[in-house]
Amino acid sequence: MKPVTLKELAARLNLSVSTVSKALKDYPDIGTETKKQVRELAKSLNYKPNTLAVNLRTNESKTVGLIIPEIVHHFFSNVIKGIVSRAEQRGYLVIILQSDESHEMEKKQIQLLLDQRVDGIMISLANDTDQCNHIKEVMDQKTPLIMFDKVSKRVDCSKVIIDDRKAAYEATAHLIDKGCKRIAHFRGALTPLNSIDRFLGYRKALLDHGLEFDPSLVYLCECGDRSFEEGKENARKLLEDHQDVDGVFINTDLVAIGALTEFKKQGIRVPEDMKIVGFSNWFMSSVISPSLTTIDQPGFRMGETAFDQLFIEIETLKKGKKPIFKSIELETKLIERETTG
Amino acid sequence: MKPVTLKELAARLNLSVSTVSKALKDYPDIGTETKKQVRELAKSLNYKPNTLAVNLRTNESKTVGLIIPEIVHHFFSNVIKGIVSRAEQRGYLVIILQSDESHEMEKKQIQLLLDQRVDGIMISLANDTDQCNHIKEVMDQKTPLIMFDKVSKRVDCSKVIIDDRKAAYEATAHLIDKGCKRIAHFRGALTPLNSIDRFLGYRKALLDHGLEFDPSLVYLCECGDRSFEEGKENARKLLEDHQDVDGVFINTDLVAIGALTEFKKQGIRVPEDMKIVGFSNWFMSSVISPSLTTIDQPGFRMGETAFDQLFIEIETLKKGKKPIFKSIELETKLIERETTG
DNA sequence: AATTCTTACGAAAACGGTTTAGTTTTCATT
DNA sequence: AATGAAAACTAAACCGTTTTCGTAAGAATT
Repeated sequence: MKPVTLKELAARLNLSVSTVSKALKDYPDIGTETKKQVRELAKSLNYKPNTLAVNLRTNESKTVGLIIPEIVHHFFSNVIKGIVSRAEQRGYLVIILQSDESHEMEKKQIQLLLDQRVDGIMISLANDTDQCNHIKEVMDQKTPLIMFDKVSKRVDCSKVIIDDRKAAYEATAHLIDKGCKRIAHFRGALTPLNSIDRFLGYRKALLDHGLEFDPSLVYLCECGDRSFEEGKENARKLLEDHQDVDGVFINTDLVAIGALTEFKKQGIRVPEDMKIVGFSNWFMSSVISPSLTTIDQPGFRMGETAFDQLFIEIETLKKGKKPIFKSIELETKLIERETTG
Repeated sequence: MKPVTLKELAARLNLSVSTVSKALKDYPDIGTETKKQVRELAKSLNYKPNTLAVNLRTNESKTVGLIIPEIVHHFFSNVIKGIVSRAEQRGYLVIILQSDESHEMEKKQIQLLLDQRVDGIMISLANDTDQCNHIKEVMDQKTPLIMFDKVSKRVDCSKVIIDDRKAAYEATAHLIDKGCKRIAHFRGALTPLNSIDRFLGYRKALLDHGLEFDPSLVYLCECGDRSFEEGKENARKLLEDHQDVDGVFINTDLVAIGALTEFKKQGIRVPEDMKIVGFSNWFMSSVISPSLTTIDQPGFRMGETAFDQLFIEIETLKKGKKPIFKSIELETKLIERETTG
């Protein structure tokens, strides 16, 4: 019941292993008749080359690694889907790991993937990652690496991102457009580039439109497991601290939905008394009531793009050339819904 | 810049490759002093065994495959998370593929995984899979395989499931408890075992409680991408066809949320005029208003359990024994919320 | 007839480990 | 001094391919 090997095919046909191998790979120096025989026997015995052996010989695994902070997340699962679909088209398989937003895990997982000799790695950084030595090690090993969504300026590699600052600017400007005079911001954690950029976009929009920037209107949230709760808490605090706020731009949809829930509970009318814009366009945001205005973050396309770029770099490297690192910026889109209606 | 090999270590220490290999694996027939030297050099040169070579020699890849119908799905992403976390603990990596609910894709992907020589496979079947020859091929190759959630009776292998019938019974009984006299059901597609079982549970609950089973109260939905729309459409039809319905048990939360949206739009008060129970406990269901009563389907634990069982079977097979197939049933739980409040 | 060219195939090294079956050395035992 | 056993190490097969470098036989060229 052992799987069929080249050796076995060779024995049956009274040929050498090398001839059989070449016949199957259509080398020009094998006779037409021989090729035919080999191929027929291979098919009839259901011969499949042993990938493990091929991998060793060719020194590639046709496998890429993917590290994300959290699998159960609408945005990231879209990214996964994009990556997996593109990879499959190109004959690559995807190994998934979850860093759980922990820098330590991330380090270990990078090692796991390198040990596994993956042909490339795609990563979205954990919130608490700011040192990137573990990433540099990957680059040293000449394993192509792409960062997406949560990236680091400290590493010189290809990146697939959105323009968080611009998107946040647009979101805030939209609130201003809709007549908001005093706009709060629930920002994300302090270290990730994304939340910093979103904050900066928010501030710039205020200033550009002649509104005062008031730091006390900026509330912090971790945007982790407790996002929904954080939204409610921040909304509660906001209502206590400031009675004059009429709009809020929120770092993440889920927090926004928490806030929305709290506003409704306290009898604040949305959008009449309070307008809300979220970020990410979770599926859910279109379904709740009132539906949430938000920034569409193209997860699926980001996954596709990340893999495409990785593939290019893998191929370039195989040819012995040096890949050119690109920063690819994907378009976001403001989705107008009822919370700013 | 080549990675360090055993050969290189051996050369530097004037030892043979085999000695170095054994020293690193702590064989008893290597001297203590030698071991020490080898280990020190290995560490200082940052030696890492070439997994590709190890895989070939040991004929295992320390990799398992996972095929699911749809990655972007709260339940399945929880399953993924459970599997990935357990696998990582055991030193296994997980390759993910998405069948897109297509039987053809599923077949191809099984082949991909077998070609890759994964040590085991976990699969949740596509809706349109009823023939399972492709699965039997896996079993023939002695590759352990676990089915979860969407399984087939036709295949003799370990399965991790919930008791859909019982859960549906409980959901329906809950509606009856809350005073519903005429209960509709939005069922899932016709072929999958799950939706059949849920339908049967629904019907049995009616009959056991002395209510009439009326086939015209059963509406079909595919529960695919259009789930939310389907929920709205079915709700609309239901309201046209039957004015006396006061409760509905719905195959999936997302459809339920669609229905809920439509009911609200048409001025039907939930739960006063219409009570709803969903299925799966999507995160979202706790967050909408009114929040959705539903059946909690333990995705994360299902993932963990599936991997644990797979691991057992891999180990058993390695020892040359025949694994014992188990059907593991996980507990579901009725989550009472406002739609039946 | 001697030389070169094709054509069709095979031997063997290589990939980087693991493991079996020795071999040598040392040293205690009879 | 011969024997045996333990300790420490090595040679070599092996996993299943891929690929380089030959080589033999026949055809074509000079």
